Parts: sequence; C-alpha cells; structure tokens
Amino acid sequence: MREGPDIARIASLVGDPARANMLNALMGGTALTASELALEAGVSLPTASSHLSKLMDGGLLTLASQGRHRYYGLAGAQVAGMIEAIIGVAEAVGPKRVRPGPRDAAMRVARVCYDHLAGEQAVAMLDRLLDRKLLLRDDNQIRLSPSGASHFSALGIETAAKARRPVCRACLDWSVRRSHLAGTLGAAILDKIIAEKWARREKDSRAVAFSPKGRQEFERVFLA
Amino acid sequence: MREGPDIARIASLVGDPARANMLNALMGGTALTASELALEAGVSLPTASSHLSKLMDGGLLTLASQGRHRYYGLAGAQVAGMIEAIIGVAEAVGPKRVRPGPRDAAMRVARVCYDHLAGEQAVAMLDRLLDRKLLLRDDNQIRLSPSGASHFSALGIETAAKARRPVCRACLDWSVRRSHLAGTLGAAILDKIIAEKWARREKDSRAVAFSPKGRQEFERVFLA
DNA sequence: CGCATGGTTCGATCCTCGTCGAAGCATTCT
DNA sequence: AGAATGCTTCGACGAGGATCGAACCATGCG
Repeated sequence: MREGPDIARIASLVGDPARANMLNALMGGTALTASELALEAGVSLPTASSHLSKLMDGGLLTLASQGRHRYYGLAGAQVAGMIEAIIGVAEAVGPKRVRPGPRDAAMRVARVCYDHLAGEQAVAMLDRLLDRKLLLRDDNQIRLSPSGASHFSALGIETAAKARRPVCRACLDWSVRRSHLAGTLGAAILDKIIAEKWARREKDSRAVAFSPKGRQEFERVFLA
Repeated sequence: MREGPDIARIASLVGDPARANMLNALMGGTALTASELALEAGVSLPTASSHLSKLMDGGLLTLASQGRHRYYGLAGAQVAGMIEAIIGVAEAVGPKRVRPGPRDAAMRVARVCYDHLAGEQAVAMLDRLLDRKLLLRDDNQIRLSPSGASHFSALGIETAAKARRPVCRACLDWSVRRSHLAGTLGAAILDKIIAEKWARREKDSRAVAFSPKGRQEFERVFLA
C-alpha cells in the first residue's frame, strides 16, 4: 500500500513484550546467550529462540558463535539509538512512575548506552567538550577538532577513524532529553572510565557507579 | 522479567501497518482528519477511528476539535524523533525494497488524496503556483494572493471562502515527501480536472490517470 | 564413542487484535 | 426542523502470532 521503509515491521519487532525485554537487556552492550535472554524475557527457551530468529531476520541483532555458545548482541549503535528514542517516548507518556527508585536515579546520572556513556554525566561531558572546542558541532553533526585530536591522544584515547563507524555521533539521551556523545570516541571514553576503575558497571543493570575518587578524576579530565 | 518504561506498548502502537502509515503521514507536521488518515492508511473509517483512539491512549497524538472536524497531529517533537529513528533503522536494515508495481508508479505520479490531487503532479503544481505568486506561503500557511483569486475565477474555479474549511492548506505528500495543495481550492482544482475529462480516477484505486491531451491541458494551465 | 548441555525446529493450542458493515452521536448547513 | 457530513461505537468474524512440550541437531567432555 504505502511505499518507503517498512517502519511497521521494525516497530512490531520491538512491540512484543518478550522481544522488548531482550532488547532492553542488550542495551547494556554485552552480548548474551539465548538462555540468558529467555530468562530476562521471562519466556521458555523455544519461545526465546523463535523471537531471536525474528530479530535476526529483522536485522536488529548480530550473532557471534563461540563453540556451543551463541552470543546475541545489538546490531549497532543506530539500533541502540532507536531503542533509546522509544524509551524516551515511553518515559514521557508512560504512567507517571511511582517515584523513581534508587536504581532509576543512578541510571539518570550515568548509564551505559550500548557501548558509550549516557545520562547527566554524559550530557554534561559533551557540553563541556564542545565549550572547550575539542569537539565541534555543525548542524547537528559532531566532529573532532585538531586540538581535540591531540587532547584525546594525549589521554591515550584512540581517535583514528576506522571501519565505517563515525568517530563522533550525537545520541539523544532519554533522561535528559539532550544529546550525549556516541561513536567510536564515545565508546573509547567509556572504555577508559572502566579501565581506570573510575566507575564500575552495576550488576544486572545499565547503571554506572562512579567511585568518589573516580568521579573527581572524571570531572578533572572531561568536565574541567 | 523487566521493569521500566513500557517500550513494547509504544513500539507495538507503531508496529501496525495502518498506524505506521498514519504516523508517517503526520510526520509533515500538519494535522489531518480521521477520513484523510483512513485514506492514507488504506483502511475503512471505523478501522481508522479505532487506530486513532489507540494512538491517543498511547499518548502519541494530539487532537484539536474544530467544529465537526477533528484534526489529529503528532504529540510532539519527541514522538517525531522516535519515528525518524525507526525510519532510519528500517532504511538501514531493509535495503531490498520490493519492486513497485505499475499501479504504484501511477499512484506516485497522480492520485487522489481525500478530495484533492496528490503525487508528483500535485507537488509540482503547488511549487509552480507559489512561483507565480498566485499562492503565497507564510510560515507553512498557504493563502491565496489577489492575483491568484482573479486567476482562478477566470478559470471558473470558485475561491470564495465558505464554511470553515480553509481555501488553501498544505498536505504532505507521502511519495514526494513535500507538500501539495489541499483545502477547498485543492478540491476545486481536482473537480475541474475530472470535469474537463483531463483525467479519470482508476477503478478501486486512488490513482488518477491523465489522458495525453488532458496532461497537456493540465500543464498548460497549472504548470506553465 | 556415549552422555550432557546449549539451541533450534515442529506441532498444536489459544488468544489477541485488526478488520469491516451497520448503527449511533454530534455538529453544521439549509 | 430536517438533511447532510464527519466521526465513533458495536458486534461479529478471521487471521496472525505468541506460547510451550516434545523431539531433534550440534558441540564439548569424559
């Protein structure tokens, strides 16, 4: 009937509760096995398997076979961004959730979005990097400035473009409703935060918990 | 079993083809009536009405009642952003589009949109009328210029405002993704095209087929 | 080799939800 | 008031798809 991209097909994939739970679980960026995802979604293994093959057919997932384990992961940052956008709308229109719990509060401050940092901290960081002209924004596109390139490599953060993935990309933050930094640079920064042990990932959650000292360091380096 | 925002609920609203077409039609920002949306989605009026109340319940649409017309529009930029994100994934993931059939091609060129002409011809016509300053656009509103008023009445096309329906209205074209002319003037022009037998409506389709001679006449009058 | 474990496929069941015709409201025009 | 138009609700029907148990592959381990 209508032409154009088949948006109903994609949306309906996300529109099943079991599949939505799986995708949500994968938003943490770590690939999971079919059994783990079945548990997350609260369905039996055959059901989960069926859902997973549908998500694969739809191009939303990637599959990495290792021995007899098969790890499913999100197909890319674009898919993650779409899910963030849907979460944002669901948050906005959803029944005013009964006072956000402590974990929700932590999620708002800092969390993992696929492979980069999101939340208030991440939004503040992008603002600051733009202020300091380490990154430049033209017309909703973000790119690295020469001074930014040297700045990040001095920190031991790789900024060379490789593959097709852009170094910098804006990703809309559902809790703050402004952009944070995605792309290979965003991913590299999160890697550094974890590697330096400034923060650790909460168990079974997307929340990222900074240690007091780690927060200081993070603020010194990225929010100064 | 996960908690958090009900993303499946939102996604499943977009996940029905009829609703997806409606939302797509509303992406231009102009609010549309239930009948127009029914036509755009290719469903009957009762079906469309049911979909619309679901979208309202889900908080994706706003409703503006004006007399006996009820204009539905997207609930806000966040919703539009979400749909854009879904479109992005759908385009990235489904490059293989089915080959459009002959009727689809005809539909793209010229079709009926509720009671006025849509498609490439209609978009070109609106462009031309604006160029010739027979119509004026301010700020996404379209209105008739004095010269336009005399021009159309010379053609025997009534341009007096009657009832509350606007004389000119922009309507987003799904195939071209730009506006074409709706409102009483748009309807009157389609009436003339049919009355002059420049074109006839295809059976059981929204497509409008111009005769060779009719097309010449149409272009002479409206695309000159 | 068996045997255990992780995953997928098959078959049958069940139920939600999309669909439309007909009828019912609501508003406006004559 | 009566007719016409725009839209919603009701009722019934049908199809798609989500679900799980059981059986079936595949890999790794002793």
